[in-house]
Amino acid sequence: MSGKVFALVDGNSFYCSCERVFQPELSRRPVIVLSNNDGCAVARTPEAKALGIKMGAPFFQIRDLCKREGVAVFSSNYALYGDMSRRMNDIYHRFAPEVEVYSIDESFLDITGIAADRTAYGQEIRQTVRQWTGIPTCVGIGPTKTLAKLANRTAKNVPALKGVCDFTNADQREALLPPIPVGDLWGVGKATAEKLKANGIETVGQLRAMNPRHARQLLTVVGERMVLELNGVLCLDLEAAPPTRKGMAVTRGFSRPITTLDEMCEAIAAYATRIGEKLRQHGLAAVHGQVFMHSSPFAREPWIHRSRAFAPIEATNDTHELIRLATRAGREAWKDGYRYAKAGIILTELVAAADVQRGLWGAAERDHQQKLMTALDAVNRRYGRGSLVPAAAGLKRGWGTRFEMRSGRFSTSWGEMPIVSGHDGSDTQRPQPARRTP
DNA sequence: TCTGGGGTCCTAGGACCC
DNA sequence: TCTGGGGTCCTAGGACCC
Repeated sequence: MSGKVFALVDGNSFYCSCERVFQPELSRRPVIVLSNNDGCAVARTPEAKALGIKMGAPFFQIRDLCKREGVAVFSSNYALYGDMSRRMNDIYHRFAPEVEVYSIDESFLDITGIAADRTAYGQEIRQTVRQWTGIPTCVGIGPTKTLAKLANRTAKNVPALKGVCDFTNADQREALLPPIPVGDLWGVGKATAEKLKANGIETVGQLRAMNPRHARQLLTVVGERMVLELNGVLCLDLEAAPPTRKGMAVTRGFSRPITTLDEMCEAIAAYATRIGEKLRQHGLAAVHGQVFMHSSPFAREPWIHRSRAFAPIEATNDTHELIRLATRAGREAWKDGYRYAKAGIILTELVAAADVQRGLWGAAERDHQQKLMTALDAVNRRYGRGSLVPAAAGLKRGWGTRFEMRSGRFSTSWGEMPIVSGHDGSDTQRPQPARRTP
């Protein structure tokens, strides 16, 4: 065994739970949250799963079912989910010295040597998070991340565990782990599961017993690491400090097809604006990127996918420069006569903005632009993203992403905060759904 | 009519170099 | 008869994750 102890805490049906926190009357109703553009279901409560709503189900296919069964349907509200996630992580830091934020609803805690009774400690974490944020969670504990992940999944699936499963406990581990289907393991997707099945391996117990060298031959180092981690050998350590990122992207489907170059340029400029914000937020600058656009892979119409690379003379995070480069690449990539369903900007090489190699000329101009960007970001932080946008990014945005069922930004916007009156909260008023003022 | 977005890691293969 | 070998870097594509 590794000598370390990790706990993986994750929010149950996280996006749905966030909605329920602010609308408690939803607690007994099935709830789902949709992806961008209200495209498909990406979060479902157990009640919604029981109705047969699958992960990734296109909304237009389940719309009738939702209506019939009284499912509460929401567009994604990232302002809300991101804020709830931050609150949960603040709490985790009270329980562990090192926390790795793995995703918006999952964090690994290093709880090595902290508690003698780990199950009780896990329960304490759950109760605190529940009480302080309203979000229900499950906790999985193990000597490696892979085992903690598996324990977390088991905590979810075995009600008798009451939300905490400890795979550092040999009795619990040997009773519950071996029969788990190998496809449920972290890192085993469809292709790997089929490969393993062809080799006679269908359960986690069988995979754990595999010779690591054999696993490497079959599944590269990734498979070898899985086998070792299942046996308590640490291969993936906690990463408390997020590593510098390698790439960045803003890609989005349109709410209706785009057929004119003007609109395409508007969309690309809007995405360039957003990626500029993201770059500055992370203190990064782009060295190399590309623009792409394609038609719908679902529609029965001619398929087209076009892309063009771009590179600034020196690394940049300036919105106007990014718009100039990206729209130029977009014009080069554009081909008339198609119905484009999606476009995006992908930056493949980033550097720290502070390290950018400066050219000899144009220092005054750069300085001016930098001040302008700082002011732009300040305004948008103060008044909400999109309050101040470059004209090129468009104001009408007929192609803009749909969020027709979005709840309020209850926890991050004064204007949308829920108002409670009375003694028992029974007449809690809800504000109007978020609406962007032009 | 309507099917998400944003990441990571790994490998193979080609180009290039000495 | 007989035409090296090993290293690095880059890119594309596959697989996986939430």
